[in-house]
Amino acid sequence: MHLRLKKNSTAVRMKLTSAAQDATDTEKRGRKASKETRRQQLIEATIDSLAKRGYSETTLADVADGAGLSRGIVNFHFESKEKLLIATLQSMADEYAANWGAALEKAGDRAAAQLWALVACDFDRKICTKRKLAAWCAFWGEAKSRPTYQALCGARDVKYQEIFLALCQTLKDEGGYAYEPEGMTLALCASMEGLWLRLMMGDGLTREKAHAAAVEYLLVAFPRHFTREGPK
Amino acid sequence: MHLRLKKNSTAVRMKLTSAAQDATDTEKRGRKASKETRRQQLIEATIDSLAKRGYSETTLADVADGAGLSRGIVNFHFESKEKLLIATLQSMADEYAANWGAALEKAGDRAAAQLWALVACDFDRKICTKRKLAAWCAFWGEAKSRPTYQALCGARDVKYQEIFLALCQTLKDEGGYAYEPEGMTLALCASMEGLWLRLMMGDGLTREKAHAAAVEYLLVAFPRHFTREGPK
DNA sequence: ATATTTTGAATGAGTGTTCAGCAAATATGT
DNA sequence: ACATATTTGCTGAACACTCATTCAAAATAT
Repeated sequence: MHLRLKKNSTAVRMKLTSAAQDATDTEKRGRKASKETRRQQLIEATIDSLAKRGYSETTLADVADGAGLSRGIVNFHFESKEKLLIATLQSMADEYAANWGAALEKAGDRAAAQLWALVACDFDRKICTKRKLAAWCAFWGEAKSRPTYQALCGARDVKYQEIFLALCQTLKDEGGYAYEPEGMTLALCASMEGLWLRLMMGDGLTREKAHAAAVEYLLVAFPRHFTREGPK
Repeated sequence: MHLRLKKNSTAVRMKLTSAAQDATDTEKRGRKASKETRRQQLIEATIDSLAKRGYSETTLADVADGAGLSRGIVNFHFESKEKLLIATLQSMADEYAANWGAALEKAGDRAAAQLWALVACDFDRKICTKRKLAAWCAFWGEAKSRPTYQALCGARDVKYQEIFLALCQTLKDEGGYAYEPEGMTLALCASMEGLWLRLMMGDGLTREKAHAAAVEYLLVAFPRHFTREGPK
C-alpha cells in the first residue's frame, strides 16, 4: 500500500517533467543521476520557472515540481534559493560566453567576418530562445540591487566589449569611416541588447527580424565591408 | 507618555522622507494633503523602493516608511499592492509620453529636427535618472509574465514607434539613403533602450556618453542630415 | 456631530529552510 | 553467491518567518 502510493507519485512526476529532464536524456535517471546532472536539471527547471512566472513568483516549490522532485531537493543540492539562482545565472553566462567564443573561432581572421559572426551568434537558435531571454531579463530586473547578479549579467563582459571595440576600430581604419569608434561600439552593443529586450517582450518580433535589424545597422555603419548577405 | 512617543515617531518619519515628499512641497502637508497628492507621494516612494531594493524585495512596509506614513496606508489609497504598482508604472509611462510629446512640439516641423529632439529627450535629466531607470527595469523584468505590465511598458508605445518610422522614412527620401527603414528604425529604438539598460546597470556610463552614442548612430545613419552638434 | 483620513496591531496565507527518516546503491564480510 | 552494513540521494512534514491585508479605534477635518 505504502509502496504503491510511492510508485504512483513518482509516475506523476515523470510525466510533469518536460524540458527540465531533456538535458539528462543521455544520463542515467532516478537515483543514478549524478550530482552534477541533478544540479543541471534543477537549473533548467529554474529557467523554466523564471520564464513562466517571473523572478518574484519563482518559488522553490515551482522549481522542484518542474524538475519532478520533492520539496527539499534544492536545499540539498544547492545550499539556498539564492545560490540556486546564482548558479543558474552563472550557467547562462557560461553558455553565452562559450557561444560567442566558438563563433569567433569559426569566423577566421578577417575582422569583418568576425564582427558579422559576433552579431549573428547573438541571435542563434540555442541562445536566443524566448525561455532564456525571459530568464535573462528577470535577472536584469534584479541586477541593480544585487552586486552578484550585476557582475554576472554585466550585460556582456569586459572581454566581449573589448573585442567589439577592437573590431570596429580595425574596420574603421580599413574603410576610412569617419565615426568615433567608442560611441559606435556602444550603440551597436546596446542595439543588440535592446533587440533582445524586445524579443522577450513578445510584440510579434522574431529572431530573424531582430537579426535583420542588427544587420541593417552593420550595413549603415560599415558600408564598404558588408552586404545584407554577409561580409564582402 | 503615549503622546510623546507618537510625536517622536512622526518626527522620525519626517526626517526619513526625502525624494518622496519633494513632490508635495507646494502642497499642504500632513493631514491636509489631498487624496491625489497622497497617491503621488506613495507612487514616488514606490519608485524609490523599486530602485533601492528591486521589485522582488519591495514591500508595502518599505513604501509606507519611505513616504513617512503608517503601514495600512497603501491599502487605503490604493486597493492593493498590485494596484499601487500598476499606478506607479502608469505614472512613469504618462511622464515619458508627455516628455517626448513636448519635445516633438518644440522641435518645429523639419523631420531632422524632430528626430534629433526625440533622441535627445530620452536622455533628459528629468526622465533619465538612475532612480527611474532602475524602476523601469524592475518592471521590464516582470513584464513577460504580466500582461498588464507588458502593455504599459510596451517599451515605448505604438504611436511612438510609428512616429519614429515615419521620420526615418522621410529622411531616407530626403537624403536618398539606401537602408531598409523598418529595420533601421527598430535598430535605432532598440539601441536607445539598450543604452537605458546599460545606464541602469552602472558601469560608469553617463547620460552624456549614452546620448553621444545615440548621436553617433544618427550621424552614421543620416550623414546628410546631422552633425555632432545637431541637425543641419 | 459627522465624515474623512490615518494608525498600528492582529490575521492568515505563503515560502524558505531544517531535519529525521526512508530507500537505493555500494561496500564489506562470510 | 548471499547477507549485512554503510553510504548517498532523496523525501515531506514541521517550523519560523515575512508580508499583504483587514479593521477597530484614534486623529483630524468639515
